Amino acid sequence: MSSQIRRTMPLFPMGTVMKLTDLSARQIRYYEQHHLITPDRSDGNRRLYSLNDIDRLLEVKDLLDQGINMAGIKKILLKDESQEIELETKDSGVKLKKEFTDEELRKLLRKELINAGRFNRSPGMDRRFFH
Amino acid sequence: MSSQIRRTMPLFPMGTVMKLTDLSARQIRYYEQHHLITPDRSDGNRRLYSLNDIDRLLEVKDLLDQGINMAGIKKILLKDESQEIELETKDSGVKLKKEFTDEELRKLLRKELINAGRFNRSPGMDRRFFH
DNA sequence: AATCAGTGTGATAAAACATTACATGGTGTT
DNA sequence: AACACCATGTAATGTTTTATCACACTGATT
Repeated sequence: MSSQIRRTMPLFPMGTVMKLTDLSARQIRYYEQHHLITPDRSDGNRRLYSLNDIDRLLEVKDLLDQGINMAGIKKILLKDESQEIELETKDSGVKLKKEFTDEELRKLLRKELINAGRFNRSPGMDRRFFH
Repeated sequence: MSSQIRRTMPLFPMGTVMKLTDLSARQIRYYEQHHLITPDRSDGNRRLYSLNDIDRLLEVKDLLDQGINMAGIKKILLKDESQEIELETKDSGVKLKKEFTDEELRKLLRKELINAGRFNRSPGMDRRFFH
């Protein structure tokens, strides 16, 4: 049985993952930057994705297609890993972590609600109901 | 379920297959030259192996470890695909196909028998029983 | 208008791979 | 013993793929 392939084994290169997920390299790296996936690396620093990574990317894609933004997706997919938000730091990269404040939470949820049905909706009834 | 990964999908690059099978690139390409596997190619001519390819390579490796040579392995693994042998052609490469002749078959089978138990055998009883 | 989020694109460097040719250690053959 | 062959190693060279970084763009938010 294929030498016991585990769902966490680093197996696939970028190109394969792009085709399997129909995402661009840019997108995939961007989602990694936001810790939605943490692919392994080869000795030569090339990303190697696991089956789990691919599943996760497909989840991300699905949520994006539903109009949910990064913040929401993170909230949904990283709900175990001690909820936190990232802040851009001057030394480049997304790193700082902090608990959600009440205001942030409210803001985020409002955004999610607004965006949730943003697609496939009739052009008449718009977001003027929210603000 | 990982976007319906089929056992025939071209997914893995050489490096991954090397690690999964513990074979060298040279070996893997050599077995391909002998039609034991026929990996797909990327747009840029890079080999892409499927789960089936990996299984096949592991079978090959197993048979080799048992002391069976290429000819025997081909006979075993390609038994459906209309048995044939290859002859080196001057224009390089293994290509010509031809039905086994009786002599060839006898010779091959003799070799297989001799080699089959070549390893893990007591150094006393040797191939002097065959010739 | 200015900002921000998500993604595209281009430049550059390095890693991984393909191909080819030659070398080598066993095994079998003459 | 000398030779031939099989399966594999290795080196040279060229191409493909990926990494990183920087900047641009579009649509939505403020």
